[in-house]
Amino acid sequence: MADIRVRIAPSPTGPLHLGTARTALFNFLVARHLGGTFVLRLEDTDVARSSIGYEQDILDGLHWLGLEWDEGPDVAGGADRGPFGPYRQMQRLERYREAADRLLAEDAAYPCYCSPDELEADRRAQEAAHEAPRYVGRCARLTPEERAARASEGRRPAIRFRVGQGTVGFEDLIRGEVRIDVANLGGDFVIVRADGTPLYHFTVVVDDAAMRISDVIRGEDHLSNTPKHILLFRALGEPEPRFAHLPLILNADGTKMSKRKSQTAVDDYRAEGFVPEAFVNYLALLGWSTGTEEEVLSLADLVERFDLAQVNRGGARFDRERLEWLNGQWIRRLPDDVLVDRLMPFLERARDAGRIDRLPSRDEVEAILPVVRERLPVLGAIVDLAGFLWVDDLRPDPAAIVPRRWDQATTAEALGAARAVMAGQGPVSWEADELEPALRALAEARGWKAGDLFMAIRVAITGRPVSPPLFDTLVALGYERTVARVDRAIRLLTEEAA
RNA sequence: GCCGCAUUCGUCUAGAGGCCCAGGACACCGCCCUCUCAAGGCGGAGAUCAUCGGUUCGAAUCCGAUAUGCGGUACCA
Repeated sequence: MADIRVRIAPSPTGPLHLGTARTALFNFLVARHLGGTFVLRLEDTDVARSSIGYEQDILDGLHWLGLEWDEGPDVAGGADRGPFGPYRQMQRLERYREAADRLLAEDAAYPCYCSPDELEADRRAQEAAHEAPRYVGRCARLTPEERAARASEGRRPAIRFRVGQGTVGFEDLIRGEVRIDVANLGGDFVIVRADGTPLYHFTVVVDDAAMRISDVIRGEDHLSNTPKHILLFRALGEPEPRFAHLPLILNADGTKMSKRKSQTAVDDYRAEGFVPEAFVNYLALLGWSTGTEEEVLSLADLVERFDLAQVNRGGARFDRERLEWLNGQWIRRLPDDVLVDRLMPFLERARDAGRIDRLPSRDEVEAILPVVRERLPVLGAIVDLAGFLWVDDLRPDPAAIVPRRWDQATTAEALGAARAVMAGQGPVSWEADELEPALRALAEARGWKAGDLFMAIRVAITGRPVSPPLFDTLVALGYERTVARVDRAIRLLTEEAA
């Protein structure tokens, strides 16, 4: 099994899709686990739908996930790397042409002059007769004269591959033995359009052969087409690779994952603040498991344990809750400086959007990590959780400041008393373990429930009923700003009353 | 329609003939901790292993049929 070569071959016809990312991941894991080579090839022959923007999104996303490849283009529009290039199919057109000519010369393929209308009519007739749709072979046995006659009518031929008869079998690495009768392939299929551009089933085979791919690892949606590929490998005189068909990722309702029912773009998850460690971890566990009870695994851990033989065969539904849980696990595990790196872009965006007035320094962010990190299901949650620290003009809703069991007057009075205690502490003793006993003592002395007092202060200084632990919050805000906010809250409450 | 693939708690899964009247995780419910929210700890509920039939002393595990789901069936990828 030496010289393992695997590949991911996305089409730049949309943003990086979850399913593509998962297929890329499994290929990557196989390559790294076995010491093989991971190739990236862009299948951009659908010119109308392909774009450089999508190419960029796909390459960026794969880099973000850490799935580095050994051959292929590194950046959108950039040069590619590796001995089997080019790695964009539109730059390989001559090779397909050449391969098609060879098949034509050997009569393994033939020109087909059928018009779309004729094909459509055939299909209708078959449907009416309850037969399986298939190419009827009208052009399969044309004499050179007949071909010339059609060509002179101005008809431009597509090229069809002769599927012949018999049965094609292969040993799928995940599913085991699969056999399909060639009769069920739908007849001779088109490999080159009338306009000369090659079709997917043809280009994959030509390229997988040219790039010496040893193991084709892809989604189950390609399983039924694999016999076509095998026939093509044989006709081209190329060795057949091994095949492995991964179970599909499904929508929550069990149907094939779609943009309509699920969030499928990898970049959307990134924008919410999912970390790549968690994303990769989650994707790896969708359809595969180590066989142990380990769940939180790094890319390196995954590489070490991965084995295609343990991949499941049934499709797996995408479960966002579980992804979020893993994301929390990973956020809790990231080193401080790394977490700060990950958080800063979210804070910059919040500042640009006017949700906070000032961008905190890295040190400021690092300082609050101990109290915020286990409260972040996604990185983006930092703004709701701690944004009050970087807002200049906080205006809490007076009604929200009043605890459930209190009225406005009590709240204003309590805040005034708390303010006095805070002033008593002063900026020099502004420590959590000094503030807490002092404020608890106040509550007890006045017969207030500490929780009520704390909640009033919390909303007064953060504007929200949910925050990191109160005394850490006071310290993070600082003496001056805390007191100013408490004063303002008291003012808001008394004005309201007036 | 035809062909193919699949089927274990709501979800992701463990399980490769006796260790399983089925284990873990997420979600859910309780309790503990607690200034809110989390996190964490402890406990609970939750699967007649799709159904039926067979093989076997013994089946979630092997075989067959059925059902259901999904995929393929393009001059899309």
